[in-house]
Amino acid sequence: MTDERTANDQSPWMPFENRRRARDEKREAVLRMAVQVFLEQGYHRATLNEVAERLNITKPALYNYFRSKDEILFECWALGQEQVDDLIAVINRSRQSGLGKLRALVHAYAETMATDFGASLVRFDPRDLKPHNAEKVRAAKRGIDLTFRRYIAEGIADGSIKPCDPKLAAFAIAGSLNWIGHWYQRGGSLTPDAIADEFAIRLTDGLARRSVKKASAEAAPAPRTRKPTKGENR
Amino acid sequence: MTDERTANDQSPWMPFENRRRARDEKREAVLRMAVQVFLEQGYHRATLNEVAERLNITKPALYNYFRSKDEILFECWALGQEQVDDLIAVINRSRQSGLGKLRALVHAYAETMATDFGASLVRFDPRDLKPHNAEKVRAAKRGIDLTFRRYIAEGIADGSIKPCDPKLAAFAIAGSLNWIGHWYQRGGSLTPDAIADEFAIRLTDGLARRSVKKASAEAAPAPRTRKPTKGENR
Amino acid sequence: MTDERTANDQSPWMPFENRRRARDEKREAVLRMAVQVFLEQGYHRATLNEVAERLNITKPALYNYFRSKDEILFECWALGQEQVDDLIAVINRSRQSGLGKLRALVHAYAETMATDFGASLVRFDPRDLKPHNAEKVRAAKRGIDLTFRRYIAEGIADGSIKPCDPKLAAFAIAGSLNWIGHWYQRGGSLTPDAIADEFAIRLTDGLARRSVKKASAEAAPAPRTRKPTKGENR
Amino acid sequence: MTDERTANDQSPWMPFENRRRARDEKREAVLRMAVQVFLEQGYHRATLNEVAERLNITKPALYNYFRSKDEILFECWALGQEQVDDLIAVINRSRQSGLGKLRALVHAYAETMATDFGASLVRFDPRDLKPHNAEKVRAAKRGIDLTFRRYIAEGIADGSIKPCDPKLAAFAIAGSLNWIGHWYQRGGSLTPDAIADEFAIRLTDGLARRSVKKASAEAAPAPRTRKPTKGENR
DNA sequence: AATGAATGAGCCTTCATTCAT
DNA sequence: TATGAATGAAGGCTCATTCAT
Repeated sequence: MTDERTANDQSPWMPFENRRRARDEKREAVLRMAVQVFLEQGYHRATLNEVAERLNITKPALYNYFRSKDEILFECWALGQEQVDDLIAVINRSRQSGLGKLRALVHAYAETMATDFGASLVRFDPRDLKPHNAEKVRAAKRGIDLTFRRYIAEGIADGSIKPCDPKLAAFAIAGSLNWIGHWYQRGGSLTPDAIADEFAIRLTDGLARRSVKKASAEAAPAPRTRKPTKGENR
Repeated sequence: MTDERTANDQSPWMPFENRRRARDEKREAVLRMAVQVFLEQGYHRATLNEVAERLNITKPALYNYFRSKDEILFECWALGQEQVDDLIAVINRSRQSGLGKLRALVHAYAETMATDFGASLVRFDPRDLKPHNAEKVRAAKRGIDLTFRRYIAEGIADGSIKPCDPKLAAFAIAGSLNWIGHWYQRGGSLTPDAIADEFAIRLTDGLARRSVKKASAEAAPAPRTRKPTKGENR
Repeated sequence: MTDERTANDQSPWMPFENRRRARDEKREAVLRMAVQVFLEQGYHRATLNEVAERLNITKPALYNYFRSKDEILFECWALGQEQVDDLIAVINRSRQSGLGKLRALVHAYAETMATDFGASLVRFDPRDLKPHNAEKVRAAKRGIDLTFRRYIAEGIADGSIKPCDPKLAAFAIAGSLNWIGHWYQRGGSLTPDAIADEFAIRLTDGLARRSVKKASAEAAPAPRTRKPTKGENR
Repeated sequence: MTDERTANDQSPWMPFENRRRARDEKREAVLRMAVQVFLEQGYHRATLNEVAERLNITKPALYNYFRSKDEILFECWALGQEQVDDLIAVINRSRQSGLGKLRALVHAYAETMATDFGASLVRFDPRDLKPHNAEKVRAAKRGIDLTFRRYIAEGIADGSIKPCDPKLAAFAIAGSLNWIGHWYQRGGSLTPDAIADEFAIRLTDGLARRSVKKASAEAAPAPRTRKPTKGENR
């Protein structure tokens, strides 16, 4: 896999092929390959040469699309951030209790962490960026954190969540989720969806005024509201 | 602050001063300064020159104590790992339920994460080490993970922990804790102890067959067995 | 002299000039300059900076053509070795007595020793090479030695050379020739050709069953037996 | 052998032993070890640390006896040169034909080349010395060369050697001999004496007006049928 | 748009040498 | 005399970035 690479699947510069696709398509292809290489080897060990070669182009060609290595890094991050922004926007528009929103966020965020661009949100180091961009990243991180806190605070207010310190609770939950970006390996025994399901329960159950099981249990019928996570109790 | 540095507090090579302290003391001083610089700037951006200068010595002098930059990195990690090993050993020797051990581990591990050497366990990248050492690191990480899982499994067996998937539960808890190493800043509003207290409850409450409060509540009087965490409800 | 250098004569990177010559031409130009600098200053004292500067380029530019300093050293050697291989191949194809071949080899080898690449065969130290290449060098040296011995043995067999120990005789002759690489200075009073002529006679006359002069003078039978040298006929 | 080293045989700084031997003895011990290391690894690759360690002392201790690495190199050379000077002095005082002297020189020089200090005469690079010493070396080399030429010229004058160009003949002979310093390995199949014997004949036979055998044969009584033993006439 | 070639900047590492003890 | 510790000097190598084509 490392040798064949996935160049054939991803590169718009197919050798001996038409090279007329749109500029943005190529730009994105660079980002997809770059994020992969950066995650695989680490930003500093990864060279633009490696990125370029896997795309069947040469290093200077990258400079047609990006001004610098750190700009590529930033754009990778930005794509991941966009996903999170969208996902938060959707949840914000939904009508749910604080706990519901929190769970939705945990689930969606967990899934995002299992993607390359999602992982780039937590695996890349803002200090590698120009101050200008580093600040954007930090602001966005703060934004996500605040979202977690807000959902928790909402939950406390609407009674769906037990009183607690939203700040630390948010840290705990976000930490768990962010860590997924560090250990998740595509092709492992756990699917992103399974992980997301499990985390959505696990991380919020302690906060819920009524735990999932109890809630459903008390609510009489509904023997099981949640499907058993693959591998549970294994 | 960058200029004054904290050299005066940490360096055994006080300029124009006695230089007779023991070799091991100096070796450790190098590590303390190195881990600080590495955490502050990131391993790749940090230069040995910077480390040396802050110690009032020159770069080659470092080579009296270490063979290479990556060996320094490894030794930093090793010091952190030692802390964790010790801490696990103590807990292993204790007579507690699985849940008790888990909470003890969470608490101690959280505190460790708030130290430089502790943070180095999760902020440094094993890929920067020589394969030889990288393997040691990976093995140790596996060891910690297994410890978390073991305590959970014990807890399930002894009834102190609700049935769950020990693997994912361990990931969730360890993730939360590891993340502390990324966000904790000395001098912030939260003390390591406060964080540890909170996390020890927060991360295990969802797992406990009986939550802290409920347990104490049901246990008749004993309105509260745990001290209010500093800053709780803040 | 050090300042003017001979850059103008040898460098394809003429400053402010066309820079379009072929890559191989440049690669070779690097080798020509490198062998010169290495011989002039010795491999260890010579720096790549010096080589580059004389070529009107910068040090890293050399890495476009070679992977490391020792690879350059090896390639210099290889070019000299090629010359010798060619020269041996020609002699091997010729129809001559063993003595004839030996003389031809001595002559051609002597001339080679008076060239930069030829001298590099004996002035460079294989221990400066990577084991991989060092082994190639050693093997090639053995090959040359064996060629000398073979010609001598052939000569003994065909009667053109007096019985003697081919091994030591080869050492003696090759030593004389190799030493040329150490003392020959371009621009001295002796031309390579004159040296080669003289050595071809001098080094083989003692071996010839009939010396050059005697053979032509006496032009007669005059068989002679001499006692075999210790170790001869081994 | 490399591991045990020969420290125990050569070092006056035997650990846990009396350390009171004379300064000059130590100085010489350093030189004996240094020349060995320098020959074994090459002057530049060899470090003073290595030399010191093999002597069971530390690097700075060497500076009690020598001012610099290159001074050590020079002294090694000087010791070898002394041997050659002595040997030439003896031959100069002897009453022999030019050919006789030449043969004696060849024999003795060949044997010297098989010693460490002798090899240092031809394996070390004067350019590694300070100009001051380098000049001494060059002068001495010229001296040796002139001695060869002188003996040859004497031989031509006294009729023991065929007319020839003394300069080139000297180069040829000295080259052969010098090369011994490059290929001779202690413990090989050839003893220094055997090599010297063979070279004394081989290298001069071509020059002799009458070859060894012829001379003895024609000279009727054959006062000496046996080769002159090593050091004979010395 | 793409490339081959080149550069500038910088860092790790080595080692002879010095210094205080 | 010997040593541990430290330094200064230097060189090889890497790589992001630029330039001319």
